[in-house]
Amino acid sequence: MSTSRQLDAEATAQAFHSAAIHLLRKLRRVDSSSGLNAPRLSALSVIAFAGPLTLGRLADAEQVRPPTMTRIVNALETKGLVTKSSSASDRRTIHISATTRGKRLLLLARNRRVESLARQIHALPSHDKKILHDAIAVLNKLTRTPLVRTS
Amino acid sequence: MSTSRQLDAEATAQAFHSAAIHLLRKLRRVDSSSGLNAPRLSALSVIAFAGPLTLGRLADAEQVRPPTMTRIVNALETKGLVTKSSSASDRRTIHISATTRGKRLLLLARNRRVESLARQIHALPSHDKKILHDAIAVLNKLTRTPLVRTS
DNA sequence: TCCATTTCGTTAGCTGAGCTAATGATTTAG
DNA sequence: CTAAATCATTAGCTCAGCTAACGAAATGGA
Repeated sequence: MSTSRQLDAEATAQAFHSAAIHLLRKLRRVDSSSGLNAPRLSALSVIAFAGPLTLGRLADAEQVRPPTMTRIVNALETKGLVTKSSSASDRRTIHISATTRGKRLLLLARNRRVESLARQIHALPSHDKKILHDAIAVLNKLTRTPLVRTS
Repeated sequence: MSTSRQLDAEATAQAFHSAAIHLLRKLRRVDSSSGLNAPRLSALSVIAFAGPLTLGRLADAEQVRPPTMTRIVNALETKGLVTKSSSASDRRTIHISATTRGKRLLLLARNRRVESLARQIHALPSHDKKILHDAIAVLNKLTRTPLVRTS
């Protein structure tokens, strides 16, 4: 609790926490044209990329509870971006796939959503760009690791 | 739209978008003990750090509309973490300050909330830690710049 | 001076994300 | 063949965002 390294880790964690909040708040309102907000876009991305998968696995991938994912998927289905089909082997589960329209919209909307952010990143000095690029790998490592160690 | 640099910027932007979503979902309800979630914690942090300030300025700092901030501040006030006092010079505005209890809780709760993340960061190789550390400055630059350039 | 305009915060009312608990349907185990 | 486990959904809650509308206060012209 008192080594400078640990303090630095806490400062870094808090700074990322804060940066994540503000980044998402900023991107929240930008989409509008597609009607896809962050959670739906993120889910659609997983569906399109990871192929047909069950709701449970999708919820796990998105680190969300099943009821939450049910709603997101329903909204996507209503918009004709994904389809649900019950599995033949296990009829409790459903397979969720992206429609061609979903895949097409994904590319457009996702780019549009982060377009302005991308423009800003592009305008950065290449040194800064490299820093961000390198940080992504580390961030992914962090966000894909369970946070709560039960001991 | 077709230079590799621009594509790289878009990929970086999308990766950060995704990372931000998952990071926040992960931290979302970790605190529980304090009853402070991300937006409230973030607001309280600004109030405690930036001293007494008006609701409008706070909303600007948090990149949120006034009604949203009204609710957050009211919640914090109910918990006795901040106080509102009408300004003498301009009675339309209110000055929001953190109580000593608010400041005390801020340190505890904020640390607790990001504690597990900090632990993970601390466990990273120092090379990775440096990358994250450097990325923060760049991220702050991005999140404090208006996204939509109207032209 | 007085009325119109602007500014600040709040209220009302909406959408949507997140959760837990409970339920129905199916599969698996004993 | 029944009991337990698993999967998705529904119900019901809290809370974060927003816009629109409003009252109160400050400001600026005529």
